[in-house]
Amino acid sequence: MTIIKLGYVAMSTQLQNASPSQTMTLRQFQTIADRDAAIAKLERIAVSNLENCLRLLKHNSANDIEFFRFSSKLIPLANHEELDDWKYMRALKEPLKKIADYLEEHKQRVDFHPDHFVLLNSTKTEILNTSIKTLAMHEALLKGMRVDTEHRCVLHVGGAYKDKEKALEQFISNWALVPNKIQRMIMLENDDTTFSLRDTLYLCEKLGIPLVFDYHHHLARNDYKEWEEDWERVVATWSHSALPIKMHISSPRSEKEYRAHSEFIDPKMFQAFLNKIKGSIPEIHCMIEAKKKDEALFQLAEDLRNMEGVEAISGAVFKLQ
DNA sequence: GCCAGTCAAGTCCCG
DNA sequence: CGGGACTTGACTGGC
Repeated sequence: MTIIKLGYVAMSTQLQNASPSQTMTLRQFQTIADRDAAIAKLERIAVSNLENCLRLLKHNSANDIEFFRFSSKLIPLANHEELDDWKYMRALKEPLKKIADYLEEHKQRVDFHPDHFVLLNSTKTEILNTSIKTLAMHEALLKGMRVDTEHRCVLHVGGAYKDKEKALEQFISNWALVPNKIQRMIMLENDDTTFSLRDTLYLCEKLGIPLVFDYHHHLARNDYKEWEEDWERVVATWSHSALPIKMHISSPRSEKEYRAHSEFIDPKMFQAFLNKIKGSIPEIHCMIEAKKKDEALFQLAEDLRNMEGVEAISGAVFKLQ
């Protein structure tokens, strides 16, 4: 028996005016003559984003959703060098505390997927440092929410830099430069072009990092299709984590645009995956990466209710026989 | 009100 | 070596 929990990403198609990613560009910031006023505006946006996160968490609880990825665009310009002196966390204490209080009463697994320019395998010190700085911002947010920071940020391995093997080794040597408290937040995900499931496993096993399996990314690759023989290795990377194994699910937009994400999840594709992993683990959390966000989750939940061998425990939690 | 273009960040590909 | 694509949601400016 395997418990399946469904989650979705960042925003809701159902909740109106609840964007957690409102923003301000550098140009906008610079056109405001009074710098303090401009910073105050940035803070208002960030506070509003966090308030919308709380609304989203309440929406989740109301719909039995216990798994959610926060937007990584909560604080506009947070790590821009132009705003180096901005102590953005000060203005966010209260809204973060409200999230913390809510999460204490309404358990949800929450995490982040920092944007693709967070690169831990870069050979450029500056890029590595910016990446660590961005991760430190994620850490501060998690702490403000009183969430245990372990295994809360999923990243890709990074760039190939014309030599994939070398780029993998670069990740390992850079890892030693990453502060311990940042290291413990990280999970790694296989990608669809450069680092395959096996490449990512190599790093995860070597460095003790949990691997988030992206089924769609794996299927989008041309080098090899088998993943079943590596599944036990994936599971093993989670053996030291307090959290159940997590994966990403999405479906191709079309045969032609195979790598692009479609609006909804193809239930047949998901069922094929479930059939393979059946009984191998007690629990799995599936992050739905679909254009239609929570609407796609509700649709998949409906499909699961009609699926043979699957039993609904609640609106977004299921039991696989 | 709608549509096109722009926006912090990096990498990769093409000419 | 330089420029555009990639990908994403939010937002602005032009109509």
